[in-house]
Amino acid sequence: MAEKKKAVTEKEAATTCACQKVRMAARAVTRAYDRALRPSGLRSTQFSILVAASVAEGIPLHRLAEILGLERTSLTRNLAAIEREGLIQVTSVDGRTRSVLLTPVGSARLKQALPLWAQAQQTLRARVGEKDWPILDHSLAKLKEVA
Amino acid sequence: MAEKKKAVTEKEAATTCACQKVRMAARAVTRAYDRALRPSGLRSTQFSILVAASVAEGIPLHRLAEILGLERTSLTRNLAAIEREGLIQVTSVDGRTRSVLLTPVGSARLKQALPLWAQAQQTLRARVGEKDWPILDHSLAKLKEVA
DNA sequence: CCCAGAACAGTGTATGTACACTCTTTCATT
DNA sequence: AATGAAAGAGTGTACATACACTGTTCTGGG
Repeated sequence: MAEKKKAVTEKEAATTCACQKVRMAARAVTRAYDRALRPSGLRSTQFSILVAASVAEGIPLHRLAEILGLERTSLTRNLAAIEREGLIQVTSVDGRTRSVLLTPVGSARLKQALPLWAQAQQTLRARVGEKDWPILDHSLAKLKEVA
Repeated sequence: MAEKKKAVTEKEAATTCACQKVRMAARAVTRAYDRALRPSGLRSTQFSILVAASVAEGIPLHRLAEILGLERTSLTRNLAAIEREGLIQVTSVDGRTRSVLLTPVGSARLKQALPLWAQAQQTLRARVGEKDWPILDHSLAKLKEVA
């Protein structure tokens, strides 16, 4: 006996959509971190890229994109802006493989940004609460893993 | 006695940054929902806007932006594309206040998209697991609230 | 009635994101 | 060595996001 499937309603989508929720959260958090990082002249994404490039210097671009959870082609575009500013240099490893190097200017900028980041992170963490923080961390990791 | 504050390291930022994590999760989820919605011709954001406009029809644009957790000016831009496609109509409530109305075409498109959304949502939910799903929901709500 | 300020919305500019497609280089196989 | 597949990366196009700034309309106090 085929059961009648309940039709999905607009209201349900409006109140439960996980995509909407995670995007909304990401926008809010990004606005906060961007504001905090502003004195450094870096946006959240640029900060993330510099940090990753600093920790994993010399790895191929497609690996860096993978680490950052970014489409490879999105990374290419993001790199253009910070390369224009002289913070990084994209160099050829071999004829087809390229990788990111931090310039001294980029390193200095990152050093300047780190305390600003720490402040934003600490503020958010305090507001989320020590109890919920690791739960949040786990939730986001899970989401990324299964999506 | 002033304690020496430990300097923040690149490594710490790389592994713990909540902004990076929530953005990464949002990108992954968005890619999945966009893929699922593709047959409808709607992107995740457009779907969210249509859903919200359908549920809260007639409210001022700045209120709609607030509901969606979007900057008002971002909403303006997002509306342009779906208005161009004839899915909505932005109408004047009074000289300065405007609001969104779904066109019949927009309503039909939304009806077509709803089952696709439900499928994506259900798939994600199954992968996250019934136990973690409400926790995730709470985490994202909290994040948005405090950021 | 007038007008100053608040409320509401749009633009200019810049960055972020991704898919489809293309280009070049490497590498394994013959 | 020739070559075709696979690997690595860039471009074209379109949409998403937000801040700073601008323009317009309403509204209350005089």
